[in-house]
Amino acid sequence: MEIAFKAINDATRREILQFLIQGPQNAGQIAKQFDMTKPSISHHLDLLKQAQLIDAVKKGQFIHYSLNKKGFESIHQWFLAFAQHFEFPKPKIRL
Amino acid sequence: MEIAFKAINDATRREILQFLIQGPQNAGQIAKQFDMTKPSISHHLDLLKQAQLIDAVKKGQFIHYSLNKKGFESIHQWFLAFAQHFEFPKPKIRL
DNA sequence: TTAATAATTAGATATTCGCCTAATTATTTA
DNA sequence: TAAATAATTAGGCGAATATCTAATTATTAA
Repeated sequence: MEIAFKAINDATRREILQFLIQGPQNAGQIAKQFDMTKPSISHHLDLLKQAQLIDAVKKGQFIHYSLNKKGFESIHQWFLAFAQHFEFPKPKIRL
Repeated sequence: MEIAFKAINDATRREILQFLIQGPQNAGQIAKQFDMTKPSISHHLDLLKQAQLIDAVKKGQFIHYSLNKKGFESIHQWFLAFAQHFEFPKPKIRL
């Protein structure tokens, strides 16, 4: 969990996560989105992977990155205690 | 929002937030919980306040700190995009 | 099998972060 | 008013972070 908080404490990494909402992308496609070198992006991807916020699957010479539910769940878990404390409003009817 | 992510990326600050679930506490009471000097705790409280995760109200020579919904909401907001992507399961009936 | 492509790993550097001690400000009590 | 208490602000230092260039690994194509 520790590392998930660290992972999302960086604007570039948060933007990578946002970008991956569109669907899986390889490292090159991700790097193209940013004004930053590929090694730097590679480092960010590694950290996001450690935090289980993304998955990596090698397909030939490409590596496809996609969002991983696990990391998000671990952070969500932390929030629950506070959500309860504040009793965040919930809709009365499920949409 | 930027600063809220920074604020929760530190074990001590997260523990301070947890501690405040019990209710408002002054700086001295908070500092007593940790094996750390008061100035260090004061610094952490300042950052949490900047992130609107806590509120500070001065009462005489004491300052009472309490949780502030705003900071949590701003982080929660960020999560919604991903929650939608994963379609986190919701109960069909409101409890 | 050589060259090109995709991506990572390694190493260096400037900046940010978290902690400490010392000093300061503000409030209360003797 | 002087002393004590609560808390912050200031300044310094070592560790961690983000970025870059250069080098390496792995895969595909000529």
